[in-house]
Amino acid sequence: MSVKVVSKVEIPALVEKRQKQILHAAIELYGRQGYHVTTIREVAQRAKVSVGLIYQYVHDKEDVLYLALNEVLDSYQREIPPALQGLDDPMERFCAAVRAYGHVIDARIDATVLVYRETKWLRRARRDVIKQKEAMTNKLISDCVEDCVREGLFDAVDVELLTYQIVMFCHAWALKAWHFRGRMSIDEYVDRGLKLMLDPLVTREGARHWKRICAAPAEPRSKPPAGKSARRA
Amino acid sequence: MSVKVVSKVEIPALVEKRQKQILHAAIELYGRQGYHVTTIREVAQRAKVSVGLIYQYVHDKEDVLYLALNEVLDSYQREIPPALQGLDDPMERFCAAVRAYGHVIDARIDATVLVYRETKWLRRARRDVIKQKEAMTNKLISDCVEDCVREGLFDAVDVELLTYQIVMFCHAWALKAWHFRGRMSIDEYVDRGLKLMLDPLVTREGARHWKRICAAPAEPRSKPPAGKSARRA
Amino acid sequence: MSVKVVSKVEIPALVEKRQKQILHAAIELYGRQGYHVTTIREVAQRAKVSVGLIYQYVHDKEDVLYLALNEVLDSYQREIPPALQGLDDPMERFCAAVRAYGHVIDARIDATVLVYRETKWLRRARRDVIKQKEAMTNKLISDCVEDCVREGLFDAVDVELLTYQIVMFCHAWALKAWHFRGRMSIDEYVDRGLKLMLDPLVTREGARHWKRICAAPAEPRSKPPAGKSARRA
Amino acid sequence: MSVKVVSKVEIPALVEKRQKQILHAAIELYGRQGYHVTTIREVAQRAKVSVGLIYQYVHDKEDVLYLALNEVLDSYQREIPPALQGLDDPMERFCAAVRAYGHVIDARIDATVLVYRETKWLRRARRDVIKQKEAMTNKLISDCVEDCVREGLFDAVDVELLTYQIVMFCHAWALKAWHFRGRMSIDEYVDRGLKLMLDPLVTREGARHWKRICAAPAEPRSKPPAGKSARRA
DNA sequence: GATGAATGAGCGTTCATTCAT
DNA sequence: GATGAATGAACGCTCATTCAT
Repeated sequence: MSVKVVSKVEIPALVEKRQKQILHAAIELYGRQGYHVTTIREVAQRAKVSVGLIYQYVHDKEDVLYLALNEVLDSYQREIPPALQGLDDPMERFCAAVRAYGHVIDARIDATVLVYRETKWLRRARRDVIKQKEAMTNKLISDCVEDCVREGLFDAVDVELLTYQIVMFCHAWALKAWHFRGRMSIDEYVDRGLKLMLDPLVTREGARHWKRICAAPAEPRSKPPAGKSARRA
Repeated sequence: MSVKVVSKVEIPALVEKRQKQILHAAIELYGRQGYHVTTIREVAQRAKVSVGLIYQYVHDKEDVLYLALNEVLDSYQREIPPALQGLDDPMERFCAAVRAYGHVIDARIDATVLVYRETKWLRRARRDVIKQKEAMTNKLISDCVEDCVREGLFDAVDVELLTYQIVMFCHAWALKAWHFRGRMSIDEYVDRGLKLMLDPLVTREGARHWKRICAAPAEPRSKPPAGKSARRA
Repeated sequence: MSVKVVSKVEIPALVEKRQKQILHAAIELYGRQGYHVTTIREVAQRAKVSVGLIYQYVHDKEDVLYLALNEVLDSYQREIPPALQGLDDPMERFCAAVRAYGHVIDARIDATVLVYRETKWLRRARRDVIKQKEAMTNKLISDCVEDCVREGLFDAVDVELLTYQIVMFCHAWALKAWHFRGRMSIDEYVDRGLKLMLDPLVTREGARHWKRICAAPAEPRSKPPAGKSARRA
Repeated sequence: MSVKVVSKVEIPALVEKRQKQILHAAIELYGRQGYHVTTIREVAQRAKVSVGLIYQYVHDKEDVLYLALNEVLDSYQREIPPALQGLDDPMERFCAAVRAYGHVIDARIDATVLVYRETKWLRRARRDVIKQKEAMTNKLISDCVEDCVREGLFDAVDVELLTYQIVMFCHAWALKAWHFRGRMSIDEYVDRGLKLMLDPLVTREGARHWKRICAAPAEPRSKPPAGKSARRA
């Protein structure tokens, strides 16, 4: 596949080791200064290898970016599931997943922003791989949501959108770090976020307004709000 | 201030006209291909001026980026308020603001992503200006939220976080366009999002689990954050 | 056509001037050190321009080679015909052509070898242009040969091969310069060559012309062409 | 001497074997793609050895070129003399020599051009060796010419120049292959060339020999002699 | 004020050569 | 003796910026 990074070296263990060396240097540098601004020479220096060596494990600079972004996405996949181990209660699993996601991101804020900022420079097929990996991470969350719905802990909400809400909430910790950092800890952030999303925030009076606004239009293309309003009332 | 873009030309009207010409070309190009990849020559070509001319209205390439990002942020500020005009009901205003924000973003998806992607390359002081303008847009939303709270339509929620939640929701339409585009219209997106955020999604049973996990947290929607330390401990 | 060298500059006079500047430096350098060994920086230096300038008049290094080789071939085409002006006698024209060719080559030995050595690096279509230009130069010779045949000065020889024989004879002055240089002058070389090639194949009528042109040289050891032409006829 | 290629390996038989392996790969590759364009890695690959191994039998890349060019020149020396064995008539020997030369060149067109193209990159002393080897090949021809003159078969022609004429004639088969290839066979080329060059300068006595040889020409090793005698007749 | 030709620092990449295994 | 991973100097080329016109 044109998606794969091809190395001129044939010893797999060495390839893995070297690519890791390179990609960690790259994540650090790309995260801090940006992909385009960072030269291959800098990556080599930070990885403590020669320029030439990099080109034995990578075909071009885009390969390095691809390796770096992949690693970031993989790290999510690697670190979230363990946080759910041993937990049975769907709600508990859900909260743990969100918290774990938040923590992974908090541990690698620059890397998370990096994915947002630089994925664009990958060629189509690789961008798709990255997106698919992101989708896999999202799945970790949406599975939890679905479990909660199945067990009757959540209403039959808009799972798709809720998942994206939660994902964006986690990403926001990185994307808006300049705002949140210093204002609170990642744990407080997650707590407040979960509360906000899970606790109903509209008052009885508010619900009335809301209904009026959405009154008839409710239907356009939207869901069957039928049962819900009943429960709410 | 070092924040301002200084032009060598002294006729203000001309400066404004030329800078607009330049920045529109830049937004288009930077949005589509990225800032670093786009050359000044390309910007000049698209703006139908000479390279030299650009440097009479701008000191360097970063200036062009600054001009471009500024314009994007300004456009939010310009286009959202009119959508609220004539509306009195706080809830209605809130919904209208969110919808307007969604529409502005939908109309300039690339430009919105551009801000996320390229703000980093501005020097500190200018990055701060951009962030402040973003804060001003956020204020448009948070004001509505606060009005709702004040009028008792919303619980005394976590305004700060709710605002960010809503802002991220709108931005997600651009940031995750590859996912949402084609799946629904911006209007449906806003409708579903508002419903998700304003409608309580947790069932009674769910609330019990939630309470157990969060320890004391008490009632359905109120928030005495007291319990937090307990939970963490 | 993909054969043409495209310049970013649009003033034709300037393009011509600059390309000339570049190509003369290139001919000199490529001729002396070879195409692959010569860097663009060296060409720039010798042409007394900056590296960047070269790339405004040329798309890549191959363009420079193409320009250089073209110029060499063109110079043949430019300098041989004038040597024939005013001459009517076919034999005289023939000799003048060979001599002129020899002189052009003598004046640009390195350049001539350059064509042999480096044409290969041009892409197909351009190599064909070069070959066609060489064919045009050959035509200058073969036309003379044909005139001589038509006027009965030469036997009805193998024109194609004779032309190539003569062309190679001229080229050999450059290709084997290390042998001939110092051993004789280009004029002596041409004289001896013409004698070697013509003396015999010339008809009785041709011999008379030949004698007139070469003054005395006459019959040293030469030819009992008597029987031959008979034989050939 | 700095002319010799020094190997780090001390077993002469091995050195010879390996160098042969290397130089054959090199001739093929250099002939097809050129010396500067071909990497040592490519040579190693084609010779089915490692890069490192090459550097145990060769000091640097120029050594490889030297080895390659030497082999080409040596092959002439190796293959022409046998073609003269058993032939006594000077004219016959002469023709056989030319034909043999033509055939060697035809068998290795690329290699012949290679010598012209790449000899220049050798350092002085080695270039001289190559030239000397070329002179030895020329001697094979000039000896034949001189024999013909001595025996009164040729006029007392310009031996030096005639030799070069003949050599260039043979080389032209390779240098102008793009012209001749497809137009005729090497045998026809040689026949026509000999006719062009000898026919005239041959003495009456020589003509008799010449006729005898080309008569039924059955001999050498040559191609469809059928049409030839016809043409010649 | 407007133009675009000219500059040259700096980048991605290659490849001859070395040397530990 | 044989291997091929590692090195880093050096090249082709780009592009932000300047400045004479």
